[in-house]
Amino acid sequence: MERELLLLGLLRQHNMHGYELHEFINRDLASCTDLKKPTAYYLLDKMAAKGWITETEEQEGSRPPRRVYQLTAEGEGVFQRLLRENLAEYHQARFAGDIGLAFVDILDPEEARSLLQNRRDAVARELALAHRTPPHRGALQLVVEHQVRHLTAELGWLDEVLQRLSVR
Amino acid sequence: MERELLLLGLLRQHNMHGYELHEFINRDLASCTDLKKPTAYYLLDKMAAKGWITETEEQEGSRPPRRVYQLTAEGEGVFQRLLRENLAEYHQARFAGDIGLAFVDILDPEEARSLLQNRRDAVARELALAHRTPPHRGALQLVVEHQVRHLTAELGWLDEVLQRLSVR
DNA sequence: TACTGATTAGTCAAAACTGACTATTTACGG
DNA sequence: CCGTAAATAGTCAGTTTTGACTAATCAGTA
Repeated sequence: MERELLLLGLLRQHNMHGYELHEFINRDLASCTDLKKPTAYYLLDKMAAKGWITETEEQEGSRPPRRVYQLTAEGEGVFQRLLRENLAEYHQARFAGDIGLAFVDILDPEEARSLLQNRRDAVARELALAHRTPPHRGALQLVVEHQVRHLTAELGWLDEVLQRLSVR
Repeated sequence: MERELLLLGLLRQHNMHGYELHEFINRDLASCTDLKKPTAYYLLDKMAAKGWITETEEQEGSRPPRRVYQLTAEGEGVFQRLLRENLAEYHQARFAGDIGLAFVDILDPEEARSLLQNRRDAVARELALAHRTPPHRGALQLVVEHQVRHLTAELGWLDEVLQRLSVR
């Protein structure tokens, strides 16, 4: 339900159309979730069917009409509930990179070191990028800071693993 | 392709049937990935169709026959390639909990604190559990240690956020 | 003004994933 | 040795997600 929470939360700020929602999420919230365009429309349709939001065709200038979504009172209630649930729960993170790690011992340490060095550099680049992100308004800043925390931990972890691979 | 990598890596150690794979993954590797039973069979069938593994009906005692999967030479090649790709890349983690955080400022700080305290406690429990996990053989131990690192960072982060919510 | 490439807006068929179910076998107390 | 619960092994129908497409408009430029 995180994606629903996100869409409802954005529509709460002001009415938007599907493409706009998708753009915002992939520009400013790429670190929390990825939401492909067809998925966004799929979820919006489903939420409209449940009565959480309404769809309205809207014409603007000579542009082709587009569907603008608006939160209903019921949607607001659902948002409030989902927000509290999300904040109170711990959502276990899955690390796709761990699957490689689980088999790293079948490679010779030299090659493993070289491959993981590559991963380390990618993390460092990501961290530099996150540091350079201009401060966001309101609580979005928290999300950026969380990302920085996580990337820092990741970097420290990879450095330790690399250390161990060199020693042996 | 992480799930494929995982299944190939396990089949590399010894031939297994689908249920066995699923059991192992959900017992020992729940922190890396979750793989529902139907998904496991789906992926196994797909990999068999591609020639990465073979399926063999096998009878054991009076038990109903079951499909045992075995890595092919081609599958071994794919495994080697996927392993190197996985180790060299950084796989961005998505944190579902960040979506709640992004809207935390619409609640009053008192309630936000109380909800996040709940999340904090869940993380602490998870961390205690990870610490109590008996050491695994080989590189699986790395995965457990990574999990501990991540949970520790998460706990520190939540404590800081809680701190900030109390001060204001 | 005609052409090109980028941006906006959305669709569709196919792929991936899962909850809920079936069916057999084993373990075990009474 | 019977009944019941747990473990084993897998299937199926439905939901969710996505890559690849369409099609209109806009911005710049030659």
